Amino acid sequence: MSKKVTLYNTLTQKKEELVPYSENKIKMYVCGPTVYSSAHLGHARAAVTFDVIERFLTYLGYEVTYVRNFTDIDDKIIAKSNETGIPANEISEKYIQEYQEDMASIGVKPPTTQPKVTEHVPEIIEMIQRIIDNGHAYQSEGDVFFSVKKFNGYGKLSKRDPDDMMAGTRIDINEKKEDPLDFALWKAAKPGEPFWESPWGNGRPGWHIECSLMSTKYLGDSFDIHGGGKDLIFPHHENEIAQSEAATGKPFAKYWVHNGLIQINREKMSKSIGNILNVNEAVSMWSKEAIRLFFLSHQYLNPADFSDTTMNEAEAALERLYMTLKRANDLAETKNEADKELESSIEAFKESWVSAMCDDFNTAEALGNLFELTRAINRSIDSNGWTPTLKTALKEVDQFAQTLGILEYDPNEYLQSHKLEKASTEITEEEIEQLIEERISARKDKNWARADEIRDELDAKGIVLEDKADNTIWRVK
RNA sequence: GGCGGCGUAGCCAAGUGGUAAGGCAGCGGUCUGCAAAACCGCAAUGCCCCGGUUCGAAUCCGGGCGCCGCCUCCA
Repeated sequence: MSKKVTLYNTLTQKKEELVPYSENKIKMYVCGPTVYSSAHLGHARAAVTFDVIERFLTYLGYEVTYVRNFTDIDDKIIAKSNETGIPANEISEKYIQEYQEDMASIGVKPPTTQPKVTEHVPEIIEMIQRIIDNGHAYQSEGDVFFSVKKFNGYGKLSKRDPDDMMAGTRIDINEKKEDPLDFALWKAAKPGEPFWESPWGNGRPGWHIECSLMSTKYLGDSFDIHGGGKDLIFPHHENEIAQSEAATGKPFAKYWVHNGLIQINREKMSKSIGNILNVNEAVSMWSKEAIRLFFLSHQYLNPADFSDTTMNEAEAALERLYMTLKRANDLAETKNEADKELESSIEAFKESWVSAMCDDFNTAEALGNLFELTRAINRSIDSNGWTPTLKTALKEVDQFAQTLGILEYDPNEYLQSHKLEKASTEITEEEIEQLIEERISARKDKNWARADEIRDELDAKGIVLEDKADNTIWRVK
């Protein structure tokens, strides 16, 4: 790779250069959802963050293997099954389907592999057995627990000292555990619960072990990047490290990447506050690209506050980009000469967006570069109209936009049809065109009063007109 | 109590030692029948406060104040 990528590693608490185990190849594992409810904006942010990381590393020429799992058997799924009477596997299937659709609706590309826990139980059992054999876990009645004290280095990710964790914390007292910090690798099934047979009796995998198995199975004992939301650092990722390293004896993931959490109107998004915003609700209110742009205009490590205001700003910013694309697309090709000034803006842009992305995937900074190029493009159109350089600029914009997964619509389609669908206005495209025709003849007759009246009428319905030299175009406000 | 993070213009948000990107909103100008869009210009003499290090700090160190996350299920 000609470009060096640096990324913040939670494990070392430093920004480090990305040096993969195998040159030109990146193995990345990201924790997917536990499928017991609809995907919310938090899932969306994580998915978009790693989607863009995957796209960018691929752009740089890496061959990326990206695994994101589904945890489809778990206490919460069972609880939901008990509440509703619907079998656990039907619940998880339903939400897996929904998750796939929701992620597709915000332009998240499917990972290379999306393994499910329930399809890996025999291998999980083998892994647990290995951990027991290595002396890091023990059986207690029908359960198997990981022995935290026996794992040297427990706490290295979340910077916790097991000795400090004992005192005062609200750790569940469980008679079956040798130590309150120990956590379950295998849980005995209660009557009526789904189960798999194991050497320790009927039961199911505990939370955490599934990720240890699936990551190492698909990516190897030691792999490059492990990601997820910041809330997973403890206990989930801490436990994953302990189990995996206890099983394999090798270092687990090299770089730990954690995205910041979403807030809604400056509050934590949580069930108790009742402010969880699901992806499908958000998509019905804002365009999918505005949602992506909202995420990407924050550095992924930082929290992001979702609100009407911040989303409307994202919509406005997106619109500015589409307006420029539309201006450019509407020009007919001519034999004009290259635009030197624009040429240098393109060079500057290319250099700066890639550097920004190489610096811990700083999409916010890279977007700033895009807006600078946008201004340069507009300037060029103002003074030179169509030039071959303009074509080059659009190609470069597209390259970057593809990396972020935005600007995939045709500009006209976005500014008209797409927004018309979202708007509450009842006017149709035909009616708009008709009024524009009428206004054009009024303007020919210099009947300004009627022309302005039509414009006001449309404006009241959320349609904005722009008079060009030889025609009038419209868009939704 | 322990660990981690944050505080940059009216709002959002980059910037981790070299003299404050970008977006939204606002103001002035060019263009326009008038608009809109676009462009040009203006807008933080300063980056929560107080000290310190340095030729130089939003950036490093110390001390405050305020906000938040995790420590229990969570992307």
